[in-house]
Amino acid sequence: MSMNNFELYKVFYWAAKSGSLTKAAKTLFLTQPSVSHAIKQLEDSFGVALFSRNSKGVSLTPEGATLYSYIEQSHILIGLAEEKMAELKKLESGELRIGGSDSLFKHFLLPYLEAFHDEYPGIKLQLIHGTTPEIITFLKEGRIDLGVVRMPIVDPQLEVRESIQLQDCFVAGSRYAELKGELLSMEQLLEYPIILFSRNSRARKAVTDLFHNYGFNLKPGIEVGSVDLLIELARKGLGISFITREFVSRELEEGSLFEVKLDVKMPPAQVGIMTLRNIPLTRAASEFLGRIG
Amino acid sequence: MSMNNFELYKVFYWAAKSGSLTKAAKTLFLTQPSVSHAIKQLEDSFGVALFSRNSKGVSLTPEGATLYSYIEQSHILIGLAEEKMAELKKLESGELRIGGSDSLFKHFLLPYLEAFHDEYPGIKLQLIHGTTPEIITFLKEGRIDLGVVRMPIVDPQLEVRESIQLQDCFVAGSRYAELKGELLSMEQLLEYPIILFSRNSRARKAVTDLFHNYGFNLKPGIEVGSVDLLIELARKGLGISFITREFVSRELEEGSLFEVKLDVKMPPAQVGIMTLRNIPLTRAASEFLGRIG
DNA sequence: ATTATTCATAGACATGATCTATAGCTCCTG
DNA sequence: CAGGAGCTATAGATCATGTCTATGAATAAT
Repeated sequence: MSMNNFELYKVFYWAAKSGSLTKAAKTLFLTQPSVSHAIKQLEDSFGVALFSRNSKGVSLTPEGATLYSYIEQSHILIGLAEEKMAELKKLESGELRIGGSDSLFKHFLLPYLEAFHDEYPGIKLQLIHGTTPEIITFLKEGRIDLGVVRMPIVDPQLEVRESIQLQDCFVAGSRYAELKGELLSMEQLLEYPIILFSRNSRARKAVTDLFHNYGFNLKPGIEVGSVDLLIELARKGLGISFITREFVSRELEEGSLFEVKLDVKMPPAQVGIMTLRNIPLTRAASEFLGRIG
Repeated sequence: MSMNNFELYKVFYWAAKSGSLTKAAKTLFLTQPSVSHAIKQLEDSFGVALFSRNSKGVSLTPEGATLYSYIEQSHILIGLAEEKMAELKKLESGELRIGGSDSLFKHFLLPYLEAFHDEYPGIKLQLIHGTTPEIITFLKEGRIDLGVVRMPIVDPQLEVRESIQLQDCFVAGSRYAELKGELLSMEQLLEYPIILFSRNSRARKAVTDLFHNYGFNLKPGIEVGSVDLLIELARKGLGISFITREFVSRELEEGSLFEVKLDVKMPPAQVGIMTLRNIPLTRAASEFLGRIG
């Protein structure tokens, strides 16, 4: 397994392709003797003549032609590889795989995704939704480039950047219009039917813990599995929904929902963007990260 | 069209394949820092990370994996090319294309061809028959590696090696038994029916010219197109055949033909082996040439 | 003949690949 | 927890190898 210097094959390729050592030299920004020498090295290493030299240039011997048939392919592949890498660098191709929750995609990431896709239409976007632990697993398995979840994240393998803050709150529809403008205590709130996100949500755990710290037990009248339902049920007056305020900004503005204020301050939730520590980011991923950072 | 140093791709290949710069270094008989540096060069040139470094070695980033898919192919092709060249050098493959006349193949070249094929069964033999001018054309067009014809050949583009001598003579069968042992003059010979090779043969021209120089006109009673027929007709007693003695050595020995001696010495004919001047020979061709030289 | 090509060769030179030495990091082990 | 055994990165010195210049030799065209 000796293996010649691959650089020699580049010289051979151009010499064979152009039928002239002089031309090959020009293409490669070398001098003619360099090319001559390189070819000689190859010929010596194989113990076979590759070219016949004549006064107008060179032409391949049968053995040289055999070699060329392989090297040409090989050379083309390298050319394609270099093109591809340039594309990847210029974000003309590649993919960006992001893990997160559907609601974060919809209410937080969507405008960034649109802008990114407009600017780099060659990058394939892949959105993978799952719970926070699932997202972490996907990251570690290399199935996604970025994970977008609620803080806090504590995992030594992960590098987490804090992004925007989200503020959770309680909202209700016209059915509970009497609460508009009021400042409720936890106790007062608990007299109303509460709608919470289903059990394994981190936001739900956070609010349940908060109530628990104040000595109250927050148990929902209704549990739902999607943010859309959380909104819908509150509007229909089935209860008071606990939800991220930013996800209902439209409804709050148009007045179909209003915030039910508590006298206890709800701690804000950070959105964290996770990447694997010490694993280099894809060009696409690092560009995207720069935009949402 | 920048094109990295191809040697870097060799390093990249082994690093990616083994997942370890240290192992790649061992494979390539380099030190680990060299490999590290080479990879860095590639990464810098692309502006893209190719590996993520961890404590157990390295692993490809998505971009690195993309590059690898091209480079692996390319590397395999070069490996195949080098194997192929080694085969060609060791004469384990390749081909040998010889041009000549059927009778020279059969009576002169055959034993060499047999021996050559026994020793190098991987070499494909191609025998192409034609007249001397055709053979020369084939040579110049690169369709054959060697031409085997009768001398003299005068062509500045050709390099001719003289091989064995052939002696032309007249032979007859038992029908003309009375001539056995006799020494005939041209005049006497011409009283018998003469069998000659067909018009465009060089041997025929030579003997016709010889007779002409002595003031005689040699015109055949029968013309044939093959040496076999020349022999056969002489044996059957249809005339006296002009033929190369070496081609009928078996018949002369077994007595089915005998030589009709002339008092004029027939000039010997050289066999010439032609190659193109200044065009390197195939390994197979030069080996074969060495054996018949 | 003369000129303009081509490639080959020899020897000087300098670039750049490679080396040594060292540091930093992670993981494993006693 | 300390120490060792992996791994890769970095810096700087070194020297080999690729590249150059200068020249020659051959061929073809003018």
